[in-house]
Amino acid sequence: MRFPTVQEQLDIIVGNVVEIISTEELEKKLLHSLQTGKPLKIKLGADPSRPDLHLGHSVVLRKLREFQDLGHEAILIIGDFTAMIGDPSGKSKTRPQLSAEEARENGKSYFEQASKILDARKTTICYNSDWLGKMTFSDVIRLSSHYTVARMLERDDFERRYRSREPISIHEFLYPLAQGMDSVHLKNDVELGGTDQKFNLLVGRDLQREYGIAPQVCITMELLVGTDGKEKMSKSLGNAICFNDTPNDMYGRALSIPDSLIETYCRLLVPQKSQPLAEVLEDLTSNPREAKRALAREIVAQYYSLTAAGEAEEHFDRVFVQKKAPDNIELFLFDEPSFPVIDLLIRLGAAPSKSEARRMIQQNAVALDEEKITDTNALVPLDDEPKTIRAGKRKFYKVATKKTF
RNA sequence: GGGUAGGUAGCGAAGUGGUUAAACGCAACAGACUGUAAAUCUGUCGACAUAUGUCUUCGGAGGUUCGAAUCCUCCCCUACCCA
Repeated sequence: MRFPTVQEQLDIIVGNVVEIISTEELEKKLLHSLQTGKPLKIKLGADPSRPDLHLGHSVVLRKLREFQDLGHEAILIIGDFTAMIGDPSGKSKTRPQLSAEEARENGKSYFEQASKILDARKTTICYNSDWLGKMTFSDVIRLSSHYTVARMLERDDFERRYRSREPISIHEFLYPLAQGMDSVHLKNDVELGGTDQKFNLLVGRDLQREYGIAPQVCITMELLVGTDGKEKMSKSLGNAICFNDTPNDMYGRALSIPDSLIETYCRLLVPQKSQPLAEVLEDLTSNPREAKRALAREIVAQYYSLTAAGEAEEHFDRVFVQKKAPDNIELFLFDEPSFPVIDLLIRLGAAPSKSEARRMIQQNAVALDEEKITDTNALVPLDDEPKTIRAGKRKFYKVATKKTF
């Protein structure tokens, strides 16, 4: 296998990278692999307790893909062991305790989603329970003796929580160590992560050194800001665009980002810009609308297809710009010949309680075939011909009776 | 083991015997506006009935009282300080 030259590789690797610790070591490693023909091992950790990948993950996954394309070995580590331990303090609901089966299942799903970006055939997958699960208590004590509490408290979220008197349980200190042990076990050359992972990556580097292994190069990638334009993208904050979102959702969410984020998104998410997108970006300031629409199409096209992107745009224009009903609405069939609106809304799942349903009606959010329902006691007659129920601006249902023969 | 401060609606946080279903902020939902599912503005936001109605909530279990999130007892949980 012929590698590109060290410089050629570096030029690609530095894209969207925030920090490389250290560049000199990376150069040496690249040179060595070039001379020996041995690819570098590139590690990326995956948290199976959050199996819904979003565009934030794509930034670092894409970097891993670049390494693959340069001929290096991509290793995806599923952190099933740590996910199984969970977080007994109950403070972090984002890290629920998983059973072994769930962890495996999520790991599989993670890999499937990641394959939208990675070259799946060339990706090695490992489950860290394979080695962490075999460690004895004395192994763990030996491991923890390599690190001090003061060093742990250097991590800013630990420090913040300690200062604001939030609980930190001991096992949380073990997480970075466990992650570091992955690096010791794999003897990887490089580990990738977001800037928020810097501390953990460095622990891996330290531990490798402690255990007499060549320390890994740590590469941190820019974090993607979520659609709210404020916090980092995260499923739990509701500002994420997920790999598994429908094309319609993906398109709509992409359009909802603030205009100031358009350039960043293009840079981090669309490395190979299509001709139309590049052109529109030229006059971004004069026409942010077109730029954002092009960006949204491009994103949908990456995870689905150009056709799907076009359809998503049509759907969006129809429903949100022209405020018409979409053309493919789910049809619900009932035995009953009529329903009080309130009950119907609940049956359809449009409202969680009767009070909520009543409120929606009072707020003019409910319409039957484009005609607003204002009476909370109204009866909706059903027949064979489907009628369209709209609840709010986003929820549409078609209702009809089951045909009896 | 000793001490201090706490546990209130999805989250954060007021409220210390009686118009308190419980201020306020965030989230959520709806409406208006917009190129947008953004931003902004307005409204709603325990449940069930709707005309001024009823029921269930303030860590848990008991108790005092005409009446308790608010007082008492016991228990559970959390943070911090001292050992």
